[in-house]
Amino acid sequence: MLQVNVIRNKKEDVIERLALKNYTDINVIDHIIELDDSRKKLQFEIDETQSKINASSKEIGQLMAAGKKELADTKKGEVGSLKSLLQPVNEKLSAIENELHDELIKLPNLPHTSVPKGKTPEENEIVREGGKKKPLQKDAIPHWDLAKKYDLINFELGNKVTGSGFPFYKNKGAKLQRALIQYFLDYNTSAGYTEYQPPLLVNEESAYGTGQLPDKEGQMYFSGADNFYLIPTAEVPLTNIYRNDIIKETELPIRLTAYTPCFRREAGSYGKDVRGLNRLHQFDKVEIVQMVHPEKSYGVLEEMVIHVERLLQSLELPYRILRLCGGDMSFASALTYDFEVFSAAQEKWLEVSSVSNFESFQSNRMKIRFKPAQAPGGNADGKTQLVHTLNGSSLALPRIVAALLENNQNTDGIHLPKALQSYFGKAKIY
RNA sequence: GGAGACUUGUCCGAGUGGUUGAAGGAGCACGCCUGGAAAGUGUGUAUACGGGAAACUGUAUCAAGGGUUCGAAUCCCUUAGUCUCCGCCA
Repeated sequence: MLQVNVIRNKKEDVIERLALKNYTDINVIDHIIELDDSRKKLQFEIDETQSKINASSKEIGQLMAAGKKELADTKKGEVGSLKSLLQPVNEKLSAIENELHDELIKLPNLPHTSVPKGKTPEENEIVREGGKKKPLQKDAIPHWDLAKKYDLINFELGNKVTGSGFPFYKNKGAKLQRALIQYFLDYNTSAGYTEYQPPLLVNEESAYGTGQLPDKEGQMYFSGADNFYLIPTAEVPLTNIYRNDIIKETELPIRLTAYTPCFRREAGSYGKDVRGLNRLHQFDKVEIVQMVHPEKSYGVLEEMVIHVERLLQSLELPYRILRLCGGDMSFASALTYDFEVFSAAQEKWLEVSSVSNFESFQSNRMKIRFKPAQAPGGNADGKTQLVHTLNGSSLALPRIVAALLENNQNTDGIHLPKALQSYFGKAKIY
């Protein structure tokens, strides 16, 4: 959620940048400012009246103590009429506050100045590519066939027990999952991220905090008896840890990591894109989240990109990094880098990570703030301000598995990258 | 799941209708003291939204929401959470 003051003070800039995200409803901007104006006016009016009421109430107390009951009763009458005056103004104020909030929540985050123009994924900017595409054997097969050949994943069983998009991993397939999770978490914690194991169901407030609600409830599984949502990503519980908190500046940056299954309804996707592991309703992911000082967030974003890039390099997979164009970015993001790996048998690039800086868009919703450290030799100077939040996947498992299987297939089995061998316990799957 | 007790500031803790944003203590920050430190001592130490050039100032907030009252941290209702006992259970 954007801050009203930003909209007020940099109106032209805001309009220009919203256009990059294909948001062109300028009237909303003006409407927001108008609403904020009347909000202030009404607030002032109410404060004034309330102040009078409070003063009179004190007087009444003193009059009663002095035994001047008649005077007190007169005062009571005065206060009563002030109060009846106040009531409709109060109602008006809360109506306006609600409307203001509803308008603000519709605005997407402002894209960073480095975000390329564009509307479709084709207009994303390729930042760099890495890793080597190795030539495959002649009879190379896609991962869903490899999964069957080596008895790693059973998709049909998932259909039977739950539905499509809920596979069973089995034997070495299950172990590979476990190895990847363990490896990713170790990699993150040794880089200074604190490991969590969060709840997989969250309440409404949390889903709202990270921006899944109010718009995207259709994408989440919902447990109606308790009003809980199954998390679509660990970002939701992790970021919400600090909802409504004021953090000491000395505690920043806060770095969190967690492995969780992720649940996505993904209504409306079909065809060959969803074949095998390409798109699932339940999948495993290791996530990283940071909360940082606003001035440092873009430096941290680059660090996170390098962090994920090195992880991909250690898996010896061909990858590329994209800077998303305005039209392809998520609602809440100010700058996003996507990571894709090349899955050789499908000859497709698959997204395996998305690293974003949300600036204060989420923290404003969630009221995650920090208190500046006291300046030496003086009192606290700076005001409490919003932190910047960032997150990224490191990494989403299914497509990594797809690429590992396809790219590393050989006549004698699937060769695993060195980094993974000690976790998996063997050098190959056969 | 049943019964009861409880929920106050960074923490501990007082407060059961009238200058209580909230005693007291601890912590923390800054200063004094000291050769330096400890001890001692002084001052300061919540958040949000307003007004004001500023100094400063208004309003709201004692789990959350609502109600009673001229006035609520204090009384009532609802919800959430914590603890104790019982039941159940991986």
